[in-house]
Amino acid sequence: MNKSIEVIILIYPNLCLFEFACALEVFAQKRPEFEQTHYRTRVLNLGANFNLDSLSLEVKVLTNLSVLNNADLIVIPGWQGTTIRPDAKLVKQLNSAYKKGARIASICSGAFLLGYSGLLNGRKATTHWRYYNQAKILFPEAEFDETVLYTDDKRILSSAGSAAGLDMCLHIVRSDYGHSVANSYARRLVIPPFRDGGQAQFIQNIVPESSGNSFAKLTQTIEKNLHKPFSIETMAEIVHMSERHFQRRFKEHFSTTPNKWLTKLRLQKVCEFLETTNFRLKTIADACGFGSEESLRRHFRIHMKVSPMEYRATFTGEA
DNA sequence: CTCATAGACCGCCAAT
DNA sequence: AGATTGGCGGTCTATG
Repeated sequence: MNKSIEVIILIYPNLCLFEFACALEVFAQKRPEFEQTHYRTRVLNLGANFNLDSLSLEVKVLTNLSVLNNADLIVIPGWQGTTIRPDAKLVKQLNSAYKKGARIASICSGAFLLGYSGLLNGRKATTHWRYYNQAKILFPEAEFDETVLYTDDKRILSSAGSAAGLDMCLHIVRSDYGHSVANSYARRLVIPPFRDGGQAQFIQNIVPESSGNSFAKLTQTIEKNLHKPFSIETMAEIVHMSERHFQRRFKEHFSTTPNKWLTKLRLQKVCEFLETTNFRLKTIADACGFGSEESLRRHFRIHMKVSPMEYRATFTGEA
């Protein structure tokens, strides 16, 4: 692909600057390390009332809806409010841009603009977990999934809470220009090139483990001894339950199976080691309780979509 | 990549 | 009655 991709980022009153900035960062940042320009990005202002000139952006700001006609990609960084309906002209323009082959990608509450435009009907979508229930009621024909960071269904994309928008934008770069270009973008941002998994796991990790929880002892024991193997039998003994009962209770509390949870925990530790040390992989595998280097590699690739060494490279500062 | 094997997972059902 | 528990065993998954 040699021609650069035409991107339009929408802005409006009550814009969330962070999400707007995420979109700018990925699609409007100058990238002298590449000979080719990947994205030609412009901003379409639908009434945002702050002075964009003061931001000294290097992107062109337009106000005429007709620019959507030539867009390859339209980014919606949040929407004005979940109950605010877009006006008919905008809806019409978005739909006609979509019909012409444009992709439309929303961040966070931006999914509501997609929804009000009828573009989510019959498609997978997601939004910030705070808006999830409201979105499901307003747009019953969409398949909302609150367990993913972003969705991509027939050229309509949506992403969860603010930072997941970055993951989605990188996903777009990856599908346009491949892994290595996307990794380079990620390196510049100093974020992992690929985050998998869902909002659920973030929510879960934020909630502090109550000490009254009978699993508290288990998780503490495991975290302290991550280098050791933990079979179902061992774990069930720690919490004084039969194996069957343990599996049921565990799934109830963690909404995942013991082994999946364990692997995720081990992988988190692996990431920490990769980010902060230059230990050989075998050493890390031993320290994190993977029986072999090969086993670590297999899990790592499934969850992170890159190899351990590629992941490490994003943290060693080369740009 | 493939393979054999061990272990995890989970529906089912009887016991509590 | 209704919910909870734990064992059985078929199937799926991870490992080296």
